[in-house]
Amino acid sequence: MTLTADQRRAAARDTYNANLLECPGHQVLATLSDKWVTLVLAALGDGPLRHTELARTVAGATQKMLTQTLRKLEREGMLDRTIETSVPPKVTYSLTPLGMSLLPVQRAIKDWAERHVAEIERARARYDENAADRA
Amino acid sequence: MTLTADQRRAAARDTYNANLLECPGHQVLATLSDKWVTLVLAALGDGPLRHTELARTVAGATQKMLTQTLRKLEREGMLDRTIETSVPPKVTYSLTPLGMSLLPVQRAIKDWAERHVAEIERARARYDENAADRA
DNA sequence: CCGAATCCACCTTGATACTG
DNA sequence: CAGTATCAAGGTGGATTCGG
Repeated sequence: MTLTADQRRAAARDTYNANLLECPGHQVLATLSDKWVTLVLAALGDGPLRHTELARTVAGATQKMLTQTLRKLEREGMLDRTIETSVPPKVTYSLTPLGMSLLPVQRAIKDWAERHVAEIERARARYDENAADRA
Repeated sequence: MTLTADQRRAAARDTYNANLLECPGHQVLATLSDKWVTLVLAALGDGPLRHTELARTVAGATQKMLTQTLRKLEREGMLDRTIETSVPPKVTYSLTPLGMSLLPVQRAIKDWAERHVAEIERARARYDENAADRA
C-alpha cells in the first residue's frame, strides 16, 4: 500500500519527536537555554548559597521559578541540596562537579555571542531595511 | 517613601527582563536551542540545499516552521537565500561564514552532552528513586 | 525560612487551506 | 516549487495563597 505525502510527513514527525526526547544534545540545550538556569549556575559558580541568598542574587525570579529551576538542576545532578533541620531551617545549594563542568560550555557560548553580536545586529538591520523596501 | 518587598521584586524583574532582551548570550542561546535551528544548521553544514531538499532532510518539520526558521536565520545573517526567478522557481539556502562559525559551538555542546549523558541519567534515576521513597 | 499548589493569561506550535 | 494566512490547542511563566 502506498502512503500519501501527508502520511509520510506525519510519520517522519512522530519518529523525529521520539528521537528528540532521547537526544542528549537537545536535552542539554534545553537545560542550558532555560531562562533561569544560566543565572543560577553563574551565581553558584562563585560558591554555595542559601535559598534566600539565591533569591536575592537572581533578583527577578519568582519564588516558583527559582524552586522549579533548583529542583530540575538537582534532579539532573548539577547541584546538591543540603538541609539543616534547625529552627529556622537552613538550606544550602552548591554545584556538583558535573554542574561545574557545564560552566566552560556556558562561557564558550557567551564568548561566541559577544564576538559576533555586532555582526548579527548589522545583519538584522540590513534585513529589516530591505523588508521596509518591499512594503 | 519605602517600597514593599513585592514592589522591589517586581522592579528587579522588570529591569532583569529588559536586560535579558539585550543580552547577547541569551539571544544566541535562544537561537541555538530552537527546535529546528539545530537541524537546519546541520543540514546546511554539508552544503547548500533547496527548499524542498531541506524539507526532506529536516523531515518532521511543518512547512510553516521550516520557513519561519529559515527567515529567522536569514535575518540574523546565518544563512543566505538566493532566488532564481524561473519556472518553476528555484530557491537555494546556504550558510554564511557567520552561520558556519556557529557549527563548532553546536558541536561543543553536543560533545559535552554525549560525554555526560550517562551521569545525568544516573542522577535522575537516583533522584526519582528517592522521590518514590518519600511517597 | 523554605516550599507546594492553584489559577490564569500568554505565546508558541501545528493543522489546514490557499496564492504566485 | 515556494510561501502565506488563519485558527485551535497545549505548554509555560507569573501572581497568589497556603503549609511545614
